[in-house]
Amino acid sequence: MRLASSPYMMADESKMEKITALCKRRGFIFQSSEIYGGLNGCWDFGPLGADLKRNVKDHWWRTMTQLRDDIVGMDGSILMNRAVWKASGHEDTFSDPMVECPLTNKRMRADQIPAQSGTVLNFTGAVTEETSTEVNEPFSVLIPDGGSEKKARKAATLFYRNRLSGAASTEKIALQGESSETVENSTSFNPENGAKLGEPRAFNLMFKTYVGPVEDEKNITYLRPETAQAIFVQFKNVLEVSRQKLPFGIAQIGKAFRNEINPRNFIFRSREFEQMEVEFFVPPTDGMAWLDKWLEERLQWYQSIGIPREKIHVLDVPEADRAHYSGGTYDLEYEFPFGIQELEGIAYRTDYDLTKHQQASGKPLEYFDEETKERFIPHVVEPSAGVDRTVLAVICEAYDEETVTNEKGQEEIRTVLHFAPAIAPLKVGIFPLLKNKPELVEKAREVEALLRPHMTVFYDESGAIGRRYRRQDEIGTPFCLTIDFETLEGIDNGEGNPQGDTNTVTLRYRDSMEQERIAISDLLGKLLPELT
RNA sequence: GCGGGUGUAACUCAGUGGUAGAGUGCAACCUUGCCAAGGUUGAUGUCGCGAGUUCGAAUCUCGUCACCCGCUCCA
Repeated sequence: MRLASSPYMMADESKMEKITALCKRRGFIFQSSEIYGGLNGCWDFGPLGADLKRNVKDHWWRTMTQLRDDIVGMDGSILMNRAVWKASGHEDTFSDPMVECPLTNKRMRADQIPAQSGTVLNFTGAVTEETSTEVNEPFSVLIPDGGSEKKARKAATLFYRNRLSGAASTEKIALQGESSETVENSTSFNPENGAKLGEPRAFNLMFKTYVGPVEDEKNITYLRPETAQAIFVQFKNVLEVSRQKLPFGIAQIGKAFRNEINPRNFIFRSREFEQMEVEFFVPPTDGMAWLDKWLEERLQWYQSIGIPREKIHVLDVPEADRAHYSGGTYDLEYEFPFGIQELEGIAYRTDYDLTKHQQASGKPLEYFDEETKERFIPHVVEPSAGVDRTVLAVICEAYDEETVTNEKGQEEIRTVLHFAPAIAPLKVGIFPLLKNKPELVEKAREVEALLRPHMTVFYDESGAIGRRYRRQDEIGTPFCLTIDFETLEGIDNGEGNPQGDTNTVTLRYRDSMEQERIAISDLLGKLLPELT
């Protein structure tokens, strides 16, 4: 996987800071429980953020379910029978004993350390030669059979040097309290540098909870770490009632929870997050073909919410990096300011999940093909997107600082969010040119009442008109309407004799800042098509 | 989790032991005939939180929480 530190994609920290500040200032995203100091890895969506997120989800849902006849929706519960997580493998793979290397601080799965044999050098501490600064901490390092003793001593020296500060850290170091022993087939040593690893500690990535008020071992279950399993365990029910035939899919949007070791990058990696997933069931031989079809489908969808295809990096995940059950995986990655990071994984999960649940539950999860008279467990292609990540990508992509020249000829910065109209939280700002003219205010309220049932609108009469435009720019409202004297009187011919049509307003475009006259009666016909 | 950094108004930040500040924003009023205009007035602070040192702590010490960066992991 490509990382944020890739040389061709340096992180733009200041841009991310500006976006984070704007999100808070304008009410898109707040820290969870902020007045109590927050909660690591949890975020709240404010008024505009909630609408933006809802629009993203609605757009996905409409694309997946309404606009095609081969996908049906469902909405599974967050809590499920613990047996689901045993069968899916999550209870095993999401709660690994991990060990840490004292030399590199790297953490690795305890069960994946290869067994090694050789001679172990134990030290009790070290002392610097000039200032006699002491470090008293045991450290052990393995010299594997056929390995280099010099390398092992170097590792020990490095270990102690890391624990010195100031002038002492540059001095020569003498290792102390040396003893040695031989070990066979030990998994306690880092295969890379021989350092003796720390004690294994349980890292449970699933949130454990108790169903019912009694905290009894047999009542344990977990907040779901992914939404997909709800679909797999309901596969048979949904197939039955929807009267679908293969290939067909089940779509779901919902929360999932992972006790991430280290939440990072604003809402990108959080402990509570939302997924939008389709499990698309296909005949066994069609899996790889559908994987490619879904890649194309999903790229088009991102395009439709304003994330251009060229900003999405498609990573064909090499076999070594894929989940063990995966027959192929594409990662869709976006160029976030903090690096190229995954938005969505499209995985060919083969028949792994349904097979596992069939075995564990003892209930048949097969599909009978009436045409070929074959009975088999369907294979699955899963486009699985992170809602919060998509929202963040949409914000990052939309964020722009333009240099514009004001009426005094000075350059200034215009901050704009270029949201696609379909997902913009507010669609139209409606302003009377002046608020101290009751007839303008009244007319503006009429226009507001006309549009409000059809779209999200925002009425604003405070401050100068330019300020109101800029306020809407900053929250990504694609259109503004201004009710002025021409609306009431028609066009002024310059001699105090207005003529021409009344009941027209100024329609101002966010991206170009251009304006045009439009009849109030034409507004709905003009705006509504722009919003889908 | 480890290492480094940061935490003062809604935002950006100043304030090195002695009465909490600025700019922006926000609200009200006036002004204003289309791109962050001007004027007047006003509101908003657990100085992240908790201990400690001190006559006195935003400031010093310790702990803790959160955020940012690196390692690591994933949707």
